Amino acid sequence: MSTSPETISEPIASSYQSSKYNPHEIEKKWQRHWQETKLYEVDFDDSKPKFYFLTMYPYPSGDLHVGHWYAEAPADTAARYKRMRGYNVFFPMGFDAFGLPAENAAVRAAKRGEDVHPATLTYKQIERMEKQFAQIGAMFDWSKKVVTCDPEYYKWNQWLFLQFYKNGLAYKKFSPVDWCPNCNTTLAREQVIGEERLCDRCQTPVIKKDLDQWYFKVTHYADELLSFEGLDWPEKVRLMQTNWIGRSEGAEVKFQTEAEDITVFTTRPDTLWGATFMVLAPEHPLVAKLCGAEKKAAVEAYVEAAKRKTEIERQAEGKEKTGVFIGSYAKNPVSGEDIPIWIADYVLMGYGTGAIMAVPAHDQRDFEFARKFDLPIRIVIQPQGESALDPNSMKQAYAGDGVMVNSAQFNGTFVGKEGHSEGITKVISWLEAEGIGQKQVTYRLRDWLISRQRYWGTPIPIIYCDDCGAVPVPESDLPVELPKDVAFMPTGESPLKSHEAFLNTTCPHCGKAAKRDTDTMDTFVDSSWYWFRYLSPHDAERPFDKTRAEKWLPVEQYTGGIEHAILHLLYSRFFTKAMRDLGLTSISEPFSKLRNQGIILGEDDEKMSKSRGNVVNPDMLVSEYGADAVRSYLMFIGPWDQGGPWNSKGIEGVVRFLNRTWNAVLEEANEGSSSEAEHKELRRAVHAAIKEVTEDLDYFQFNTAIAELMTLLNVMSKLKNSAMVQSPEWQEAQKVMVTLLAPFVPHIAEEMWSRLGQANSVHVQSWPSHDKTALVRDTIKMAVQVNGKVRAEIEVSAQAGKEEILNAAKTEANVAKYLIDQQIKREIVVPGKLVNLVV
RNA sequence: GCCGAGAUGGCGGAAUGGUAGACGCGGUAGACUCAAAAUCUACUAACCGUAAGGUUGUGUGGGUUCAAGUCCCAUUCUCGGCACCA
Repeated sequence: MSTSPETISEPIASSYQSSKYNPHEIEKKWQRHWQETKLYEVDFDDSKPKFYFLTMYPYPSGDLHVGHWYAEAPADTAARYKRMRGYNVFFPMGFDAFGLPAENAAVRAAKRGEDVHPATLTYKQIERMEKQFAQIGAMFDWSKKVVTCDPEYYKWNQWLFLQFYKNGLAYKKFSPVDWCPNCNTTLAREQVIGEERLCDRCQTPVIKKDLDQWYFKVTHYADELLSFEGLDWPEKVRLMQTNWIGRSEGAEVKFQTEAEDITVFTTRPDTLWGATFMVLAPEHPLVAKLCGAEKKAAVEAYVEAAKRKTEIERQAEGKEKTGVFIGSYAKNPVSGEDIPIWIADYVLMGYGTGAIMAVPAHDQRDFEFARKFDLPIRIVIQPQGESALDPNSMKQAYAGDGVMVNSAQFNGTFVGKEGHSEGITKVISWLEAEGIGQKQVTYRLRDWLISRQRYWGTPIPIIYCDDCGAVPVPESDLPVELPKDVAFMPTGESPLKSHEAFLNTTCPHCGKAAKRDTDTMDTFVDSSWYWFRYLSPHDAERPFDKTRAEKWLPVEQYTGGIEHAILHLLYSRFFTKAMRDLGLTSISEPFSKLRNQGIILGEDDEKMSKSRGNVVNPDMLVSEYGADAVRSYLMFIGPWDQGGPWNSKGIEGVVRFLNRTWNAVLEEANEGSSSEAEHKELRRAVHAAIKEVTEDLDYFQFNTAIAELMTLLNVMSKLKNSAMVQSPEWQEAQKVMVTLLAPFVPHIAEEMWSRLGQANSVHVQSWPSHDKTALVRDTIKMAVQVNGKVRAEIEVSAQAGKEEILNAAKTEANVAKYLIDQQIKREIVVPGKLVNLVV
């Protein structure tokens, strides 16, 4: 459901009958005031310590949902807190504006016979979303806004592409790639999700196609990307990236054939003597060369079938091994034996060398294949202290520890897990000495396929000339602009392919007629360096201001959804390292500290999405309760990094809290008197709140911070009366309460600050620090346990010694009755906490 | 299968090895009101008890400790990531 921006903030009067204030008036008033006073515009040359606080920019979908608020409101709170702590905080926002949804909307319009350009739609949505963002009350510095579909931005995507190309970090390759038939484009490996291999955007199973595509050489940094040294990132993200990169140590070994040698990668070179056949991936280049004449038909049929099969179809076969003998043999380099060469689709061209030595006795997949096609199984590792393995009766491969057998001079060598065992190291050294093989490290990570066969993205700045080949567009000709006058095909095919004026150009080398690349870049390219551009978003000469970048980068604090753990965050790290190697920056890592918010689910426990119809629209909530209430409720709902289901019930509690706070801080008090002890109690509560809220904000624990503020309010409400409000303790409590609230509920806090007669904005006040002496109590309540069970609570003086405490504990009536006729064996006194008497 | 996180009242969730359930939602009773809403006050883990108090309780089974939601061992389930990766 959508609401027009004009009606967004209209109050619903009935909800505020009991309130002394109208949140909508307050929000409008202060938002206007902050804008006029340019409260959020950063001065990059300010002498205060700088703090770059980045939050993931969104795709302009037109409407914000509570997921956006869940991401931005706590980030804003943390940014405001940093500013009150004395930092010069830069908190920018922009839009990740290229991408399929806008283009698909244009295609759908074309099907209806209408003409809607993605740019028109995108800028309209940006405008609408900016208005909605304003409601949050976030301190975004909109003067540094970046919109990636703007030629002033994507020009620098193209420029960076050219620098990568010149330095061998971008290259073109013809190979089998993942293709989404619904999105009509290729995808990066990272964008193919799960066992079913679905497109991460539309959940359609991908298919394989052989295409000539552009890649960024992420694998060049595989090792460096494994190091997170000096980074304060969630363990979860580091593990996900580490697993994704997938480093394996082993050896490459050469097997001779009648034609060329076949190189295999193995993590178990110690099992080389047990290799009884070889398997190549169906796409392996040597398949055609080694194929025996009489096997040709069968092999070609298998290769064709493998190419056509989707992952779903493979699944349907139940992972049953399939394969074909290609009619030739290779020589096992250690046993000298001739072993048959097969092809099978369980060997993947994209990993290792696309060829394996099969050791059926010690690898489950090879075992299944050998059993199915009746190939020999030879034991070369015998487990210690168990009955010996028998190739004829074994039901599965043995991959455990053991002693090498049937392995010539290595017989008797121990082989254990982890690849650090004696056997593996010895075998590798020997292979190297004999020239048969060598130590090798392989990664699961693959280069980033960035070509997309779509219109709404950055054009790849390459021209194809019949004589000169692929020629980069000269930097002076950038940007290669997307033509506006395009006709969208109902098929979804990129209109660039048929746009003659765009397509036809001349070769920058020889001047002959030539064609442009019609592919555009993956939109993840846009987001891989945008935080550089925020520093000088309109610079026409350079991608970013280098001097400023040296001062302001890396980003101190980045926040974003956990769903970016591999895609965006890995690409961004790669870009930073590549840019460093090109001399563009001196940093190696983009984000020093990372915090991820969890995913907010709909009330039905499902991920919020338009198609499920469980999207919660914050406009409605803001109309009813005000932005401050919505912000703080989202922070109070639970631990931020955990996410969880949305429940609209609980917001009432936060609304009540804000109303009660208003009354406690600003309204007149009832008649009453106050004691010295009560003044002390109030001061203690105030300083305890400062301490707890500060610690919680340092750790991004917004829910407990708000709980702490509620506790302070409860104490204030309880103690408030006409006598109390005259005291300096009360006045301190008022000021501290409003100051601590400011990052969470910026509008209400500002209004209360002003009504308290305080000068300036509450948002430029410095954060209070707590007085330790205020936390000390005169008397302490201590639990008394007998044999670990709590029997009573005693109140003793804070100065009481051990003897005094024990005495008080033992004479307490309910404790004494458990001590009758008992011998006390042990007395434990934990100062300030409890006493445990063991009888 | 591999890697990781988690399991606490009716619900969301708190708890540096030291009184489990902070804070909030919901619920019950009362005050105010002609009445309702809002607000305020009290109670609210379960079971027994008029009460004082007692027993049991942090997925399950063991262990360490004066003391365990927290530490150790085993186990079940849930969620997230990866997956025919050689």
